[in-house]
Amino acid sequence: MSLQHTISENVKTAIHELYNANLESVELQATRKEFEGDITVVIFPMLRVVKGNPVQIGEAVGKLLVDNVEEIKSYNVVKGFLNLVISDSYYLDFFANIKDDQYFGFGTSVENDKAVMVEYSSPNTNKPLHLGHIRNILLGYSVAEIIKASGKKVYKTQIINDRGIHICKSMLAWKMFGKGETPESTGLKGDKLVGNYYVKFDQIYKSQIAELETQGKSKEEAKKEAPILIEAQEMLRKWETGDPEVVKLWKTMNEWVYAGFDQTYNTVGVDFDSYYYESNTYLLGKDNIEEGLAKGVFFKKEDGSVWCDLTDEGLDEKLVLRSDGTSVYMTQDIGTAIQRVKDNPDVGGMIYTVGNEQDYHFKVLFLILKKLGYDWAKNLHHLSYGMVDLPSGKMKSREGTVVDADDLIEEMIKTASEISKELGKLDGYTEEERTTIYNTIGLGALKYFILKVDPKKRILFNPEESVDFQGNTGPFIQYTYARVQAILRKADFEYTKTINDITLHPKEKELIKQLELYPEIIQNAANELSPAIIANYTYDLVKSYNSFFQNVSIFGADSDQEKMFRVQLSNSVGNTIKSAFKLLGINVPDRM
RNA sequence: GGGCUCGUAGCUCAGCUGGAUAGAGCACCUCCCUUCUAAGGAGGCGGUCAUAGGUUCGAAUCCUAUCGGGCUCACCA
Repeated sequence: MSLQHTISENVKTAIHELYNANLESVELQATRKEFEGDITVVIFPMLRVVKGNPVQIGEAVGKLLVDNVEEIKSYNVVKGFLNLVISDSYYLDFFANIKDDQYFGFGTSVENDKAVMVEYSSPNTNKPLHLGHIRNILLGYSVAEIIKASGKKVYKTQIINDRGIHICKSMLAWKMFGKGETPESTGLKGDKLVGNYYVKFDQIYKSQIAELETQGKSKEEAKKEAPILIEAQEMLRKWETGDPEVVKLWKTMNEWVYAGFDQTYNTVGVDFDSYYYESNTYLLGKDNIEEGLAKGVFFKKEDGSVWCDLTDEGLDEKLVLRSDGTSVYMTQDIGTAIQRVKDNPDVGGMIYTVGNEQDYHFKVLFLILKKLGYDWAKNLHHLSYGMVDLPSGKMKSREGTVVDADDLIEEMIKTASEISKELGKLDGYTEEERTTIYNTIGLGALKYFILKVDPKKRILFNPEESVDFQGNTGPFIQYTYARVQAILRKADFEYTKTINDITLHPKEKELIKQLELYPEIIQNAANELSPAIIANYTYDLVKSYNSFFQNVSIFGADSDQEKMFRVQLSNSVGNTIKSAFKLLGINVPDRM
């Protein structure tokens, strides 16, 4: 039983004994630094059931708690706040029990808990990944790791948008101007090569529009009549009828793109358990619409189109099948969700990592799936995140203001190496070792920069500031970890002995309290689907650690006891940093 | 226009289901490298928590309205 729970129960009992009143719950909080104590019981809410002076109530309850709860050493009352002082031995016991990797096994680990499927990335196969995908990928991967740590089985998956007119555009441009170029022949990553032809298409398209306009067509007409667009549409038709030549080209070019994506995923350090291709899923869902019609969840209009009436839920009617019987986006998504649970019957919920421009879509999707009666439908979450803006404004692919994912990563790693060289660290390491460390630092900086922000907020991404390595940044935390490792390397004695009977310094108590809180932090982050919680917690922990180490000496600077104590503390903090960063998908270096 | 969402220090962000004097980093100013690695530490400056009401012992937090930014309301995906 946790200490908090023990205290709550004892407060309830005390109130019952003293005033013959029953409390529903007890409000506890960490005591503010400026007051004496560790845990604070807030008396004010009790005034609803107990009439009296809060200070007197606090005094009376405090007295009983000290008598009945072993861990509570003393108390004081300030206004309506009952501050409890927890005995040092409680913290020392906790501290002594921390073992290596203690937190990796953590989790509520409810045996019969169903698995969770996390979808992220969702790329298009006509252009390379960009900064927006980076946020998506980092969030999705991290949330998957956090949920895993909180005790559930997780499947990571992605849906790949590999069909449609935009894919045909790059295919057509390649066919017209590609002269048989391949990733091998050009040395380009496959996704880059294909992306270049997508840009090429747009250039030609624009020039054709301009030309048509000089011939007196309106802008609207020109956009529709441009020969290259008509040809792309024709190509899409051929693809849909399974024209062998088009399908072959489509397959070839998609393979190039996948190879390119894999390389990027690999660099970032994320992976997937399964892949869904829209070319396979776009026809899914029609059967489910039939079922829904039979159940009365959907209704048919005179023109034959099928709708779902959501007006009772405060939303509009939503089209789920066109009048010509073909699918819409919603149809596919309904079908794909159902298919996924068929493929993995142990899945009891899903998380979709998709930008907030689709908030409404997912609200509707989840509602429809619920109406269709699937029991897993109540565990669907849209991990919605805000856009990534640049100081110059929005990213627009057509205006060339997109930040390419690979370029960005390369830039971060380059900056990491420059700063490292400037600081003169890593002299005496091999080129290979250095490269690894620069990678770790550069990626750590990028990942932390993005993950520390609440997912639902927009991020202003300033490339210059993102490479800051001071303060609340990935490298700062990695640096602390590296220093911890240095301490452990130099520790020339066993530190298995536990230390008792000392008076803890407030800063150190603070540290142990933070360590104690860690499992709760993971649970919180899992509930909120927010890596930012983990990131900010880790930063706070590191700050406390640094402050303690540079300012506090408990036993006297040179004593063995002091050394032992510091080694022990460093080890715990180091392990916590490592496991927290694992949840963020960030590596930690042993030295940097 | 309807719906959703965000607005906290000059800048970038924390602030848990309402709680004590609103916190960090960057930037600017002062100090501290013989204890692990100064990518660090100690301190200073900096706020009408967008605005106005309301709920109550108590509001950055909850409710309402207003202002401002974003997204969304397709037989597109």
